[in-house]
Amino acid sequence: MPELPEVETFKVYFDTVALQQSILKVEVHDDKILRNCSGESFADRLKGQFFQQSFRHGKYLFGKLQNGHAVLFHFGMTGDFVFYTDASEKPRYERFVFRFPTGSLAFDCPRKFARILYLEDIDDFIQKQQLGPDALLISENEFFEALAGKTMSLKGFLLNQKALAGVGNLYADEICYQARVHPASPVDKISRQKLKTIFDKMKAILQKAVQLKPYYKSYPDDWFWQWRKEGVSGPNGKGKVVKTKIAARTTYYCAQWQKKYS
DNA sequence: CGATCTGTTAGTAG
DNA sequence: ACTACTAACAGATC
Repeated sequence: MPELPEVETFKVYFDTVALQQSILKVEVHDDKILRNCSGESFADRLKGQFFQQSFRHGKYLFGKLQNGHAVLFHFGMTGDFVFYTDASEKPRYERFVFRFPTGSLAFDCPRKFARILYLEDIDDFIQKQQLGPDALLISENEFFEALAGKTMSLKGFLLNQKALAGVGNLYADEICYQARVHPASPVDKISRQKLKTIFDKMKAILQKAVQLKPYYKSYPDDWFWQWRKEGVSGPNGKGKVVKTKIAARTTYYCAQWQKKYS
């Protein structure tokens, strides 16, 4: 699930249930997703602290602690927050849980692709990671700067977190569809005007998704989302939906509708 | 049983 | 340096 809009939704959830709350205890059931410390030291360092603020950058969420350090949450493919007050509500794949006076915030993650890091400095991490500008905040100028000199496919570009942080596989397909560009088009072959359309669509899609809270059923009917199935007849007779692999990811598009630049 | 999956990274090759 | 491709990570689901 977690692309930028989903992570933004997690942030709102996290802020509601976790900020300014004393961390009474952290219980770690599986420390595989803790990438730079053991479960024991993670629990030790957090005990007695509280989260003061949170920040999102792309698909990363940072919980800033009162001591200036931070916990980084990256949700991988299946990470999720679940807050509960009754033990019976404990999620099935709770990898660790924060105990607060008001209840428990679990990190639920069936596949363990999520990564949780204890950071002493958030900016250091972003720099080391070479994360590009957040896709929701990036300006048009920065967008064109990120494109400069690149020859990769449009899809590869949108997914490249070092160029642009936050867009994942589903939203990348949605952007290509709405901008009417074939996802395999090399970015240097796409007209400047079309790139501007791509930028505008990206913004509109992400903003709308954040506003709706990612909950698939509530997305607009004219979005591509529901047609990500091979061979079906695309929206409003836009031709068959093609499934292929671009930038190493499963990609769906409407060949008739989306122009291939080359 | 085999294929697939909303993410990232390391390695390899051109 | 840039780009493209692969495998690996882990487990549920179809």
